[in-house]
Amino acid sequence: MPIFLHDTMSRELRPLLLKPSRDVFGMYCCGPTVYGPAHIGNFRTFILQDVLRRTLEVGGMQVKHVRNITDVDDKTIRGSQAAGQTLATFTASWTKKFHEDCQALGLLAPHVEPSAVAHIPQQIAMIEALVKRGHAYVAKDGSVYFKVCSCADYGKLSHLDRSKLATQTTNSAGEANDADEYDRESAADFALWKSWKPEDGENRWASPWGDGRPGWHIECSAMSLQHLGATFDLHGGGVDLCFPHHENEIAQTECSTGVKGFAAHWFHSAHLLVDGDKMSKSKGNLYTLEQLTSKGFTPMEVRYALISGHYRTPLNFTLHGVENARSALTKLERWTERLLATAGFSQAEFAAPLVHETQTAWGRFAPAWETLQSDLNIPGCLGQIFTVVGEKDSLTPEQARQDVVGLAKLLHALGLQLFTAKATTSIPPEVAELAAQRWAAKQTKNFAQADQLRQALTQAGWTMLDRKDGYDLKPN
RNA sequence: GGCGCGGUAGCCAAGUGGUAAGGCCGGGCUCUGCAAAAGCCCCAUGCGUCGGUUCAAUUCCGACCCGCGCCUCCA
Repeated sequence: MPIFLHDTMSRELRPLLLKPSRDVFGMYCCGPTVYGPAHIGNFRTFILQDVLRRTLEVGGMQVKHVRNITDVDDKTIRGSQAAGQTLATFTASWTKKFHEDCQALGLLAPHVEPSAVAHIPQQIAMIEALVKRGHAYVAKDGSVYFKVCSCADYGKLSHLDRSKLATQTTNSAGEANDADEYDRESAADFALWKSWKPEDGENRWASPWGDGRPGWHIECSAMSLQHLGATFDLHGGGVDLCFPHHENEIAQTECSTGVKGFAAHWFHSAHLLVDGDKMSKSKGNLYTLEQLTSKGFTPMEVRYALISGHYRTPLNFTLHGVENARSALTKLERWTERLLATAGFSQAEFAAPLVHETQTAWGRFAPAWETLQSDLNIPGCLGQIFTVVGEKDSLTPEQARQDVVGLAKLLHALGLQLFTAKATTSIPPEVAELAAQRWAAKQTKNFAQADQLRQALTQAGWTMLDRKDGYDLKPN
């Protein structure tokens, strides 16, 4: 059974299938602009794309996942200047940080991760083609604009009827939409090439229209064309990119290549709210992964929290939600430990790719897999998983093995790793000493002293968890 | 105004034309010197409001109310 996914352009649930002539599923996702740490809202989108890719792969499809790095635009240029670094140095450091966060969150690296700066010639070539075909014009200052009125079906993705649109006086960044100021023929036209300005500093590239830099939208068109071709299977991004970014990508690529059908499927993920509000710097509610891990949460717990809502529904992120995720993951881990024991699998075997890639069994997790394939219903899938967890069972080892394989594949699709080390907080020596003393007191059945020491530990902010053969310490 | 998403238990969140998955929290029990952990059990006559269709609607249709997003460079 193929995966069915809602498509933004047709607004229908459509199956994701390989085209008859192809053996690889090509997906392009708009990546981060590397001018600072990505926030968890960015990561919700990237994680959802990651789950989609993993689900396709678990379903037996070969995927080519391309996700770009935007390393030249107003924000990166300003950021590098403020940091006193070259653009390349500045963006390289934030790209590195992004990769570290991605790895911590269990995101598979895309097969290709092209950078905008590394594709300047391809962008220029595409702009030249657009000018040649009458879809773009050169302004007096050497900037090049896309002529929106030359593209008859412009707006087909976002279903915006341009003729009925009152032109906004400002854009969502609060900047004026003034056609004259930018030397555009129409306010709807957008920049393909931006001529050099003094504030751009050293950041200039030669072009047939003079020095300058590429516009934002053209990079994705050029890079998807380069790495996936004029048409490919799926294009993803946050809902906010639907218009104008993706609309412009379609126009640029289809008008420059003359081939319709840029992306066969559009996958847009809803935004993340924080405590019920839109995230924004001014509200101070922008979480980064680092801020959450410093609060003691593991990246896996954050990942779980971020996939706990359906991708087309805005998700309200709260600290309580991550705590919820932690409890749920712990429950799943404890249950899985028992399942593995029954099946005779080790935790290492459970995590090994062999278990999920080479076996076809789903055991009792078949319904969970069905649910995941139905419009990437992750919360429904998680519910199905826990339904199995809650079932009364007395399994034979063979039945348990089927369940292990099914669960391993599901968790691989979701990108959830169990049995990863918890965030460890170093134990102060004095706390360790108190704990050792209490354990000794308990062994000699000096319970009064043991209780006293427990109290002292509590005051020091630690809880002592007794086992049969020892103890653990956890911060309160 | 246009387009889109959503309103389901204290919180989060699926789903279906036949009378509500799951997680968290909470409560009870078991176990353990204590405490925790863990396990077991319980927890919506109800799915924004009002109509309509139907033997039957939370699920379909209509209207309305409320929240949110986008409408030119924000994932």
